[in-house]
Amino acid sequence: MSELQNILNHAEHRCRVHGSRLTEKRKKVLSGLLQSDRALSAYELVDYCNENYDENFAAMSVYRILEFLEQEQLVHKLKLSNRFVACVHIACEHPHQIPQFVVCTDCRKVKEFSISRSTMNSIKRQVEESSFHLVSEQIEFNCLCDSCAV
Amino acid sequence: MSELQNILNHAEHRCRVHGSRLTEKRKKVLSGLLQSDRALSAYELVDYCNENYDENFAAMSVYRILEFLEQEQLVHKLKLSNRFVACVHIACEHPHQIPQFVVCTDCRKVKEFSISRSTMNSIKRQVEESSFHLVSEQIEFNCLCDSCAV
DNA sequence: AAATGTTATGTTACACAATATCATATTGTC
DNA sequence: GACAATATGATATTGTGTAACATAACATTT
Repeated sequence: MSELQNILNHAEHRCRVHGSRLTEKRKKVLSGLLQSDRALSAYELVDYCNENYDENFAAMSVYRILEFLEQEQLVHKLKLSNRFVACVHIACEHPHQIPQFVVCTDCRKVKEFSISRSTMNSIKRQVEESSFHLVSEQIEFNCLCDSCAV
Repeated sequence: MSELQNILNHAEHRCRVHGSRLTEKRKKVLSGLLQSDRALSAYELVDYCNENYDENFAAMSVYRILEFLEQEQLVHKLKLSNRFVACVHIACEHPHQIPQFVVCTDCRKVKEFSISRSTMNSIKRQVEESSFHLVSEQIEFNCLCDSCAV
């Protein structure tokens, strides 16, 4: 079984457990993201689906599907660039963490990673000192990847 | 002299030093931001200017003006929300730092602050460990302000 | 199987964000 | 004043995202 198939199976199982359905269209959108190492915009996914499958994907549908996949934590939305990436932990068993991302502003390559708990706590403390309260620990860093940095 | 006037004078002086000009329109857009404690979108600024000044501000112009003000570091663009805020350091003498922001996702209030050097270094190190290189230290945190947190 | 409620998708229209392009006006320098 | 450089006007176009309503697919009960 291919790695992609394996991940899709995990995803499907997770949805079933939650009482939701990973339909064919949703599966195809998710596949598109899984096969890309870069973050894709909704409209890029529309194009991807229309090119690779003999079906019509309306932009509206893709937006809805992405919203669904996000709720199921199968996909994350990068808020700095309004693009989407598949979660790297779909086939893992361990509980899901709050995602942090490094994003190459040049080639758009994305890596999901985690800032250490202690650094995160320092950040949190300094934010609180400004009389604000952190709502989400998702942080996105504008970076260059190794290849683009040369 | 009003505090606003004082800041505008500093801004004008800074432009002159850079060989650029803080025109009347630019001054008005900047004033709009200086008088708001919330981040404003380009189109909100268009409305603000058209309501408060007896002149016509086209969206196109406001975008160009914002771009200019950003270059002069008089204004920062919040990339998470595509909104703009006046820099808090216009009238300061000390060299300008890379801005970090806490943004209330509810009322859009914004505060410019600075993460400590040591925390920033930790972040930087952890990013490098993922084979990426930080391009910008500007970070925006999704927060709730004290008033909205209740 | 028929009826019903729920979820998923189709379709169209629209609002908002941002940029491209070319024309015109204003300013600074010689 | 003539010229170059900069700033603004005006219009069109592209991209992103959502609202609203219609239809289709599925699940459950009877």
